[in-house]
Amino acid sequence: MGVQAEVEPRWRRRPAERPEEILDAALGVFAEQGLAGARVEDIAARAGVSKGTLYRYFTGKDEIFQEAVRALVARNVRELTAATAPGDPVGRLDRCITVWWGVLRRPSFGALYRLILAELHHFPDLVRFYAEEVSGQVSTVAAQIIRDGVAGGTFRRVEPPVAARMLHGLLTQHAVWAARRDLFSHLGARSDEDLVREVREFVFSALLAPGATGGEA
Amino acid sequence: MGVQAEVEPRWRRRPAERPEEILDAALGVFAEQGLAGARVEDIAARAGVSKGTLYRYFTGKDEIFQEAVRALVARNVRELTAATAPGDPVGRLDRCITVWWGVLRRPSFGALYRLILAELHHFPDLVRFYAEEVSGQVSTVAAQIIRDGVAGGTFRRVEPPVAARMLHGLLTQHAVWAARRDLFSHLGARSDEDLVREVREFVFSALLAPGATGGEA
Amino acid sequence: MGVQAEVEPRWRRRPAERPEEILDAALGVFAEQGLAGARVEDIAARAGVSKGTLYRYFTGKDEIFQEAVRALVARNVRELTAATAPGDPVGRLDRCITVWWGVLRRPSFGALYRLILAELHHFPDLVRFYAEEVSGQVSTVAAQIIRDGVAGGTFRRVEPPVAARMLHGLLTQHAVWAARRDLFSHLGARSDEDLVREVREFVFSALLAPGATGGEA
Amino acid sequence: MGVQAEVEPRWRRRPAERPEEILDAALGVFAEQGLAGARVEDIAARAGVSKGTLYRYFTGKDEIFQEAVRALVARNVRELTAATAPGDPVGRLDRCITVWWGVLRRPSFGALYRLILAELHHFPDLVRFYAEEVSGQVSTVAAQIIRDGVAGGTFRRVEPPVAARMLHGLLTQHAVWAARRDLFSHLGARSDEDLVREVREFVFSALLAPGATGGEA
DNA sequence: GATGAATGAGAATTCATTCAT
DNA sequence: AATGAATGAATTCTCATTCAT
Repeated sequence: MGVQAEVEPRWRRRPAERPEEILDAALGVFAEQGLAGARVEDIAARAGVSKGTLYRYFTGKDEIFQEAVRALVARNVRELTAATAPGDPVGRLDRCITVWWGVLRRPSFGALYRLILAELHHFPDLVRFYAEEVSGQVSTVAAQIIRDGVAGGTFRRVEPPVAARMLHGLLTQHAVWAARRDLFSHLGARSDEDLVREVREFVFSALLAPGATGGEA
Repeated sequence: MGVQAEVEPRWRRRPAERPEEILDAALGVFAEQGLAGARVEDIAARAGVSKGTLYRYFTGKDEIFQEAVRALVARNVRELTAATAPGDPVGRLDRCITVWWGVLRRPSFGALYRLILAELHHFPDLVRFYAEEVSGQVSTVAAQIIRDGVAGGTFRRVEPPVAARMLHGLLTQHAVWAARRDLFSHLGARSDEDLVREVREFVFSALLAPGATGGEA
Repeated sequence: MGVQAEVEPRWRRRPAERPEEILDAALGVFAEQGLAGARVEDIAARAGVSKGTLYRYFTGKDEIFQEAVRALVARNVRELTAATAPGDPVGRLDRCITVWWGVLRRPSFGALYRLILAELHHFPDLVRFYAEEVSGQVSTVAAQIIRDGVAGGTFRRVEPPVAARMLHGLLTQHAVWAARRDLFSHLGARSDEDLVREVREFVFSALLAPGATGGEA
Repeated sequence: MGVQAEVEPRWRRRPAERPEEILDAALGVFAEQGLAGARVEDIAARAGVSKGTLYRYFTGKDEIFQEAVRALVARNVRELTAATAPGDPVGRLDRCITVWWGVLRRPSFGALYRLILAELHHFPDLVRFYAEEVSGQVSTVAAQIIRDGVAGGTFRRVEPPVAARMLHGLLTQHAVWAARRDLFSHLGARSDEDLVREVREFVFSALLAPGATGGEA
């Protein structure tokens, strides 16, 4: 009796997928606008849901922020520790540098770093989480490699945690700069590869025992 | 070397009689609350004036923010370049490290750095200003010293701007960490002096030509 | 005495299978939170059903409210009129007082009274219903007893509806006070029994013809 | 140079008058809509100010509610106690009844009573305040008059606080009914004067010692 | 010029109701 | 029929900015 149009439902129930979608959307908005500048409505729109739906899954904007940051940290950290391949210290450290640089240079990680820094005061738990998961992991892994290198005579008699921290700091800061190459002119026209190589050479200059080689000649 | 163009000043000081107290107060509030979190009323209160007065001197909150950041940059940058005392490269670089660390570790500078990073998207002019005035200056000064050291045979044949950037990055990142020592446990219990010394030794390890000494025996 | 018109029932019971549990649950929530403060979700939860189910049986929150109130009125009113046992006027009035007090002091009735009063403006039909079913019934029954007492010479020549209204008012107001004994300190430490006795004595003081006895002497 | 129109300012500064005006407006809206139903925007509109202004003087809707109720209680209570003129007990009690009835029958008082009752759970302090200021005062004043009457032999040997409570309850409940005469048909077509007289006669019937007169011969 | 009262646009959050499952 | 995920209108509260005094 009359045309039976096949109507597309206005929305679907997808309780399992929603939270992750919301956090993804939130991350994008937070990255662009910061915590305060991000409007709940924008997050909802980007996630393709209504404002109300956000509040079904999270207690509010702050919680969305924290969860988004945690999720992102978790996602990135996994690879940070996965890079501990076997081999000689130089090769292992090389691998670390490459992998970490790849992580640090993701747009999402740049955003994460800025968000964490900006909200340092307001979410101490979150910052602590970041500090332990990211900085802690990186430093620990690198320190172990350097320790092996020192023991094997490849590296000079440096303090492994200290040297690891230097590497960590150099990579992090270079990633920050590289993310806004247009602004930080002291990077010149260097490509990412150039930057990584420069960091690598500098670190090995400081680390390598006289007579040992940095791997490339 | 080349024509020295008469450059348009990159920023212009606003009326001299504009109360500097407002900018000081603003900086304090911005540092604690971020741009969005800072209430104009709080800035006024801390400056000891009324809200209305702020609008006599500035067009609005954003301008206050920009001016406050500019003023702070200017204030800090002055010393950055003042540190170019004469002497041997090692001594001059030592002096740079000490002076810069002192600047970077000021609470106001830590705040500045965070604010700049957090508002990266919204005030490109401001960030450019910061990048050139701060990062640019530091790198230029250090590069010159290193250039002299390389020429004199004290340092290895590194590229001066690159080595300068490494030093710059190490100091900056360590200052960020040191500002929240409680969170970044990979600093251990080190004092500021310890941290500076570690950075210094690492840098000189990478820079010093074989046979040259780092100054401390 | 006069034609007994076949009256249209003032309210109609809705489908019998409509879960009475919903109305019970609703009443509890309304009593605690008021109409506006009661969340449909809470009513559903207390009734042990889902929100959606509520809308199968009722058109919305307002209807639930009205039906819940009506159900409660009906439940309480039944006993109000049942108290018309035979006997002398004093005994019958005594019985009325006892029964009514029992009803008025039920937590559910206290809640009902407050809800009705609070929503006076928004549900005139409901208030009218209450007024006729409760106030009307009480007054009618008491007036008849008093009329008999006056006719028999037990009571002074008062106007029965007026005296009935006085009794009604005294009981109602005392029940309101008694429900929040902690707040209304002019009740002192009196028990419910004390209060009823005081009301009873006061009423009989006003009603009893000189020479008649109040029953307890 | 050109017509100088005398422009009426869009708003005026009246910090001294605002709070009271806001509370007055609030009372009206609360009376009509209840606490939950009253929109802050409506209160502002009725007070002739913007929403924001409300928040300059009060912390929020709840505070406005409490202050409005307190102000109203205070305003009404003043007259309650003022009625203690000298004279014989009958005359003094008469005066009490007249004055109180006048207060109770003000639209504002009816609203107050309903609001207090409706919010019994949510603002215990407020209810306590009302209970002490209103119920307490009324009972105390009346009890004193009755005590004098008992001592002088005009009244029977009743307990003054108890009798005072009866009078209080009768007046209060009649005022509630009278406020919605259309709903409570057991009031019949009686005027306010009729109702007061009926209460008065009932009370004096219960109070007057045999042989004493109720004042009206 | 300074003040701070007043404004009003804007944002977070709630929750009655709808509707896909 | 029952469920509860999803909606979105409604509401409170905030605060940058304006402007009467």
